[in-house]
Amino acid sequence: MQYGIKHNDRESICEALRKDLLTGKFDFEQPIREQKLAERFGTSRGPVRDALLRLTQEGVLVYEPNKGVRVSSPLTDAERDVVVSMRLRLEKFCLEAFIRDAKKHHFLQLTFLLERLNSACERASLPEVAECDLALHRYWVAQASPHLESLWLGLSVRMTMKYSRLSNYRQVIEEHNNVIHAVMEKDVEKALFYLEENVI
Amino acid sequence: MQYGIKHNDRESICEALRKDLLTGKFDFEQPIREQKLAERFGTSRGPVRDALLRLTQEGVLVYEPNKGVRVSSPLTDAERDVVVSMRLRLEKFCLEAFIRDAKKHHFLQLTFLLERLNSACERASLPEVAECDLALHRYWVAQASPHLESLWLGLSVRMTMKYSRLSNYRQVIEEHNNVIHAVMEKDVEKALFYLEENVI
DNA sequence: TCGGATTAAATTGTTAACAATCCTCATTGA
DNA sequence: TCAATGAGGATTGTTAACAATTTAATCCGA
Repeated sequence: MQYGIKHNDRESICEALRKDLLTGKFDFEQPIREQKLAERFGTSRGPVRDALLRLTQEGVLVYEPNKGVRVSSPLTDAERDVVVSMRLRLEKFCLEAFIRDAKKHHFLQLTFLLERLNSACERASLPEVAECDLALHRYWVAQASPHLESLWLGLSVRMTMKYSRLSNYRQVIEEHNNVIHAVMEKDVEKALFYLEENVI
Repeated sequence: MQYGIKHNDRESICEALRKDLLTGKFDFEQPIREQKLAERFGTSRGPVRDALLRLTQEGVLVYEPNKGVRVSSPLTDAERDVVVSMRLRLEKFCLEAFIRDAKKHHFLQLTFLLERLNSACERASLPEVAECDLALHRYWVAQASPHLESLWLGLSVRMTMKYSRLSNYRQVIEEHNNVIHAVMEKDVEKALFYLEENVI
């Protein structure tokens, strides 16, 4: 099951917008207009509305009845701390389960995703790095607990949004290498340790 | 700002469906048909689709492209533990902030919501008890951190869905009374203690 | 000049029709 | 008998037009 497949319009619009929001292409509080996006994506307003509604539920956008959506203001430091610790709680649970149950092809997919992250870092493309980073984490979450995937996504997007350390590419690669090598060795203890270092 | 106001169709449909799902009016895995709901609520499929999309993002429903949504299967015990601890982390943060900043009219609203929960328990109406219970918790979350409200909602709905201890009405009242009295006395320590007892 | 009412434009909310996809089930042919 | 096929119905996906609401601009009178 390949990653990044776009099932339909609302899915692809949602992912494109999320990437834009994650990499700061919109200002905080900036209102989002449906018609404009519809033209940009070459669809009608319907799928755009779907995507906006979903991003609203993820907390990236804020909705006001009859006024549409705007980019939500950044989290306070205290709020961010809470979100980070929640994400860690969730992702540790998933990574542990992933290590326990993973088969060979799962590890293969992991190395593929790591390689993709690597090359994104080399190209120094911030949007791609952000996307590959999330895709990597998302993989073990989705494998371990599809139930909780959308919950994880909301947490991750919100905490990534504020300030992304992602600009330090060398460190990004280093941290993920550590985690994944530990995973390969099925060393739960070490994997969780490096994950914590990476996520905070 | 009164609670329970319905801004528009998709809002009210969403809340009505959430209540149904919370109180087990649909079976797990049961597919949900848009047309049927549209007729039930007297609207077209558009607002229904919006509501379903939102409940999907909350994790209550599962979406498959071109196949619509179905009721998601229940969480495993391990998953539920994770969700519970995440909700506790979030809600403790909010309750602490609420106690710190609350003004007189906030306390007033709190007693009102508690009274509503009380009378719902006396009437022994499970759907209403569930709703009032969530509304109460939701109030301090929304006051303390509007940012994290939708996140909290997703957690709470998912964990309430599996098995609701709500049928023990006497205990429900007792627990909430404890929490709210502690809040009134601005006793953070005690409030968090009773909250933990209540949420688990 | 200022504040308030009025109108016009922009934007969101809803609807019904149409297109695309999936599912069921009868038919066919070996 | 059984699997492959295909027609038809059911369901979701998309679109464009229309309704309702908000926002902006204009006008008017004091």
